[in-house]
Amino acid sequence: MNFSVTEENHIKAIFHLQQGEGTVSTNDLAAELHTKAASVTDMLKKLKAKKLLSYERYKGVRLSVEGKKLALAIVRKHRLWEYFLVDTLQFGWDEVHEVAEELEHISSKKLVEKLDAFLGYPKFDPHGDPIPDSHGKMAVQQQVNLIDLAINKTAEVSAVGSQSTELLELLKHKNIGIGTRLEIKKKFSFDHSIEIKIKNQNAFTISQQLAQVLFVKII
Amino acid sequence: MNFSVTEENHIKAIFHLQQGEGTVSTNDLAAELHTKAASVTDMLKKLKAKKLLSYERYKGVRLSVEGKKLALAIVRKHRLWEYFLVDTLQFGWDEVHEVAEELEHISSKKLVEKLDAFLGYPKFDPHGDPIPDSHGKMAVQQQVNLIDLAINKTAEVSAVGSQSTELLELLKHKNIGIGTRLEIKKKFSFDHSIEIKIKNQNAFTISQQLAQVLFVKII
DNA sequence: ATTTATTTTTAGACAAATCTAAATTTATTT
DNA sequence: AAATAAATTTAGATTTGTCTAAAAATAAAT
Ligand SMILES: [Mn+2]
Ligand SMILES: [Mn+2]
Ligand SMILES: [Mn+2]
Ligand SMILES: [Mn+2]
Repeated sequence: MNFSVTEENHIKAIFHLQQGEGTVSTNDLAAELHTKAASVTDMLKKLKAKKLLSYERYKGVRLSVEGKKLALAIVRKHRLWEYFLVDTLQFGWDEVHEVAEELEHISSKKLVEKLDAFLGYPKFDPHGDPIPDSHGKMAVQQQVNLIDLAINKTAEVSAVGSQSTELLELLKHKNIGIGTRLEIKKKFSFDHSIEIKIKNQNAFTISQQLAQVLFVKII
Repeated sequence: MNFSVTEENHIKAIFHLQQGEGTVSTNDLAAELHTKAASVTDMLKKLKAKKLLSYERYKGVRLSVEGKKLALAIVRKHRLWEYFLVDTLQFGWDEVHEVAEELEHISSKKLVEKLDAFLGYPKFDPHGDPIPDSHGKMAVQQQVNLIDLAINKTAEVSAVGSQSTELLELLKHKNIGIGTRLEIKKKFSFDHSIEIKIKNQNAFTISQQLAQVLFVKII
């Protein structure tokens, strides 16, 4: 079976919003895809006819086994290409998302497998997100939200919870990236801000909103 | 300006049929693109409105300077990706065309430049065709049609005039590929077939039709 | 110079993906 | 339990790309 770019983008968006389990609303989907609810409804009917999801009107949507398989294949391609762009072509980790958004729709199965082999079967993409293997399995990162990191435990930033340019701008300014080693010096309960320390730098505080989208691996 | 995959495929097809100079017919274009003449006419009107070509009804079509620039950019991407697939990912040179047909439409300019640099600015693709540089210039291959090769002059196959699976099947069977060294032993005027000899193999004859699509570089 | 054949264009229809505005269903308040 | 608000779907249009069949222009043949 072959699917259009639009169909694939819908499947991937449902997969992300569904996040393992749960049902996804038409409005949330419309927001995620920068389209309108009416357009989403039309697409859901079509994808239901293609057996990629279960959908009853007004009841929300959920991917079928087939749908999940397709979603994982797209996510796999997206993250492998991101890895390729950063690791092989020396892109910055903050400029690959848009390009991968296109590359993820290239259909050749053989290309994905050869690319994976060439890259050495990487387990995580440049943003710290796990790359599904050819069977759709992905490693579970033993990472924790920065909010939950214990004080004075050194950890390494392993993932960010968003790829928005706004976030990336802030991270660049604060000099934080994937691989940055830091530890928490203080947690302020008033506004849930936290003071962090990066080696050879002065300690500084970051907001709750920022801490919530940073994930770290204890080392 | 941004163009659809269909628009880009039309521009590229016109470029190839136009071959440097000349005017291209609606029917030839329809054949090349596996579509119908009526559809081509519609597209020509649109591309004319976008100033990519000059077109008068019943008079054929010709790319504008802008159109040629776009065509060269697409050809550049197509051939760079083919080179990447063969050189980096170890694809066979006979299985990359279809994949490149998709990859050539990825829009990121930065990706093309980074890919080119990573590959070491290759001048020819795996089929021996020249790769336009970032300014659209391409090397002129000092190659000659096998038909025109002098008898007993050793030469190396440098390009094939088609990527049809039928041709590739025949070449595989005859054990001929890019880089194969051979010389002509005899030319038969009756059917214009020629007898060729590859080192460590017995001589054999190939048809006029085959010889016409093989290009060689004298060494 | 007509007639015939070929090429090309137009007319009209259709599927995919999208939108706006109106109608309908479900959820939340009074 | 009504009334109101929010979410969702339907109805009807629009754009893009495609097709078939008929009409028009050009080319080739008698
Ligand atoms: Mn996408
Ligand atoms: Mn990523
Ligand atoms: Mn193409
Ligand atoms: Mn090629």
